[in-house]
Amino acid sequence: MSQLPKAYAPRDVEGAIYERWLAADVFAPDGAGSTADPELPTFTIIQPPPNVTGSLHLGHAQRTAVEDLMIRHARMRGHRTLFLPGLDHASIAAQFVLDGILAGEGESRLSLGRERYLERMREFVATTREVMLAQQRRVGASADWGRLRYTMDEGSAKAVRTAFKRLFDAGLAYRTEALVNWCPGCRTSVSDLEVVATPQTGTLWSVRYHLVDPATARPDPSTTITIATTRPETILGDTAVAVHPDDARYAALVGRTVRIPFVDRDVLIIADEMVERDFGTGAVKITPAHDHDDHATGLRHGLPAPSILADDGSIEGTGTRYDGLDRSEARNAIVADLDRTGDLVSATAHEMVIGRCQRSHDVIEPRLKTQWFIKTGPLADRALDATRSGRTRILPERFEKTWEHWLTNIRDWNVSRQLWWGHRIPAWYCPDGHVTVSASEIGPDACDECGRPATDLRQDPDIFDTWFSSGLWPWSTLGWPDETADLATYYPTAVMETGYDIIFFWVARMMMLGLELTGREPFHTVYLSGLIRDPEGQKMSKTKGNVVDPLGIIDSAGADALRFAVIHGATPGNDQRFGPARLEQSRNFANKLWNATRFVTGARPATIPDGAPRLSPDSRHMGPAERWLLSRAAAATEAADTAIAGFAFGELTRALYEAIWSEYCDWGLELAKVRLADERLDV
RNA sequence: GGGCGGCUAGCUCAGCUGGUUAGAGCACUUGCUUGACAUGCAAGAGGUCACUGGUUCGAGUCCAGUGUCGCCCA
Repeated sequence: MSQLPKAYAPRDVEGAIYERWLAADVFAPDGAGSTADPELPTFTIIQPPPNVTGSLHLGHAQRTAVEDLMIRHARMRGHRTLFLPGLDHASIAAQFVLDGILAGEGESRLSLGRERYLERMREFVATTREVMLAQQRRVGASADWGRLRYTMDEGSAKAVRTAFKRLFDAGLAYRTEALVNWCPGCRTSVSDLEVVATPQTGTLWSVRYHLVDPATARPDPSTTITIATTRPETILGDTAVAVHPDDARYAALVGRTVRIPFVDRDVLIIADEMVERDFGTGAVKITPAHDHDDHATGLRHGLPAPSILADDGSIEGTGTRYDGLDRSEARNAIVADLDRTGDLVSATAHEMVIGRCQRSHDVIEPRLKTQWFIKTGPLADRALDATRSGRTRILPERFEKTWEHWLTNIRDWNVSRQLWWGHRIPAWYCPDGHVTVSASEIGPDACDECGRPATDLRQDPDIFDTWFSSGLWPWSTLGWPDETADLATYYPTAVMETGYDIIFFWVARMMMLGLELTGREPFHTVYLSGLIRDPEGQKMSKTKGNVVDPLGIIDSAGADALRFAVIHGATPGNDQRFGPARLEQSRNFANKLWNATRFVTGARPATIPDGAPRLSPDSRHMGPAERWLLSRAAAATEAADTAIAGFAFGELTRALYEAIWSEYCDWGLELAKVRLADERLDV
């Protein structure tokens, strides 16, 4: 009988097979072992770079499996096939992780300072990087490791500087003071996408403001207006009280002056249609520096916008005793003080939605900051045209609706981050306020406007949103802005496979920036995978402790079982639950293949040496059973090709499972046993 | 408030452009220590395809609405 072990032990064979592939140099499209036909179109997938913040999870393994499936299929069909792997420096996410580690050591980002912090970060990602690359190889990714890229390597840095410079020159990158989303925990602004609207029960307070007597210019406690607010601490930044112009209750008060408590600022009662008459008392306080609606109102009425919050979320610059208190402490103190003076009218429970930081879950504070923005309108129009024209298609198709909706309602993209780990914004400011943007590695020689020497210029201390560098990924990885052979050969790419949860963060940005910077759609097809959930349907997360390590599965069941399991039963764009039952089926299938091989090698006549090339079956020796088997094999091959062409990978695995198990093994091999027993002819 | 998705066998899910007795894995029942595999083999039971109405010769599949769970956007 065969010398093969009775049960498939993937651990005994997988490593050696992968090493053999590497030695044969068959992954790179131009590798020594490549058998690609240069006449056929190239097939490129740039891997979505996982964050170098720890280790790969099951979702990564699933993505890699799907990408590698497409890659291997194209490669087998003779296409020059590039699977370019990479890693993402993950700016804010990496800082969040490192800050946690530092906190455990009694250190912090601030205690280390910028240089030592960055040094520490480089050490951290140097270790996680190796772990993650080793994981990818264990999963069996047939990636071109010689072309490995990183969003913080010099090539990416050059691409970032060049992209920003071109956007600036085209008027698509601009610097302005605007209300940004400030996270006091992360001490940076974040984009609109990183603010998570969170419903919660808050409090609606009604507060009496005293009108100022025109005769005496003093507040008159007998004439008041009661405003409603969910944020009493921002009273310190009020510069108006607003009512609806058609609200008869307050018509007589419009134009009068009220005194803001604590700061003793006299402000006008204004009429503005933004006020909802049904909300609270129908009168609201206006804090232009810390609320989006109020900011717009302030602009309409020419109101000042004093800031009252520091970077850490404490009260600052109000000249009151609240300065230095955290925003929540200040709120409590102010409510207590209003209660004491008798100006707190009521406090009622109130269902509201507040914005929280996607990363730290801190309550986001709108603050006025001068920062860099990308003008998205013109870019979004081109991105929409790409999908509407069909030059790029999104699968599953239903996501084109969310794509349309987001891009047609897009707001400008705040790309400034007050973080340290990332690409520094290549903008320099001269003492006269001129702005110079340079794509040069060493910065500008002089101010673009007044010619002051570089020594007089100060570089912007901020870095880019991490999605700015990853937004250049499909072409920066191929050498852009240089006109490299790789860029000419492999761009635009064939498929962008990623999770539907980052369609806006990433896919839309790549599309917008790609069209602007390269003039072409960066990919022909966007394939959106679903998320992997635990057996109860819960999202996997470290805090829940339900994260599955792909390496554990590979150790026990093998990479093939893992890959089959995450592809089998999955539908594009739909989440899937992953549990032991699904894995067991796949492990058994791998074992089935192993044993079918065992049977065939054991039953094969000794006259055929191991490793001899397979010969085409001789039709003279074929009976109806063999002919049937061959016809089924042909049908299965066709079904597999059709499924892959249609991105129906779940259908693919079903077809293979059925063909191999139910037809080849259950019928084909059983019939062969009968014939072998008859000893009438060889297999 | 707007949009999207799920609701199909006890459980987890497939069912593409509507077409013969609705499928798989797990679980279950019955029988198998058959020399590839008990990570197995054979046989079997199990579904008014959420609900209501409509289009059609024909609907799990299309249309309208309802319920319910979930996600996204505001």
